[in-house]
Amino acid sequence: MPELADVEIIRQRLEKALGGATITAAQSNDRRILRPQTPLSFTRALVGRTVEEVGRSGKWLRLELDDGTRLFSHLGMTGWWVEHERDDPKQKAERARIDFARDDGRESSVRYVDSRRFGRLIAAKDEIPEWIALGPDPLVDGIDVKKLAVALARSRRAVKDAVMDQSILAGIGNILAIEALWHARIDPRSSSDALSRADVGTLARGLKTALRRELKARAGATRPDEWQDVFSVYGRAGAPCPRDGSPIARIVIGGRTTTFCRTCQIRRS
DNA sequence: CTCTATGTTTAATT
DNA sequence: GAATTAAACATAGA
Repeated sequence: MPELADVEIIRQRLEKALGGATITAAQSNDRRILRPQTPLSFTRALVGRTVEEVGRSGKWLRLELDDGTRLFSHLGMTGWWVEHERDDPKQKAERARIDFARDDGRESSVRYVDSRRFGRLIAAKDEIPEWIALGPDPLVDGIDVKKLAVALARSRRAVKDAVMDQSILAGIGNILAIEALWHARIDPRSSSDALSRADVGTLARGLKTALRRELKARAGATRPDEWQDVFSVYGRAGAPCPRDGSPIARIVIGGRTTTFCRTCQIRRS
């Protein structure tokens, strides 16, 4: 589920659930998700701490604790944080749990569920390299068209590949990139450095439009799969383009499935 | 059985 | 070196 909008929704929920709460227990036995930590160091870093802030940059979540410890969470492909009662049984594909108490004494917990286990959970005192390497976040920092143009001009990769580069813009995933390029009427295979300044402006607007739609669609979702009819071209290979009716094409760019309209999305070069 | 999947990292190749 | 491309990771669902 993790596109930028999903991670932001989860951030908001975690903030509400955990902000100001004290961690009473923290457990995970999944060394793949915890790497390079051990289950014991994970527990020791968190128990007794109070959550001061839940932040996000791109697809990374960052919980800031009262002793300066930070818990970084990446959801990978199938990760999801779910609120539960403290005594609720272990969920299917539950990989970690954090139990907490509030001032009023009420206790509950959040569970990290991740079937494919591509996600990460890292408790550290310092920022991690993955977080530091992130470019500006479209929601936190906005999109600076000038800076984006400079970054895109530096590469001859396909523009879709470039906008998904987390150091250029943090949080743009396959779906957002596909949808934004459709909105902008730009062929995803276009060379990144072939876009005009106007193209970059249009692309930035396309990203905002796609992001806005995604946020709206996800706001009410409670499960990882509540999202279908909100996309214009993603997952719609062979279906008519909503703009001109041509069949949506399906190709592979950078190893990722890409759908686009061959007639209204124009190739720059 | 085969194919696909919202993401990222690493190995191999050009 | 840089830049691309393919493979790998692990699991579920169609």
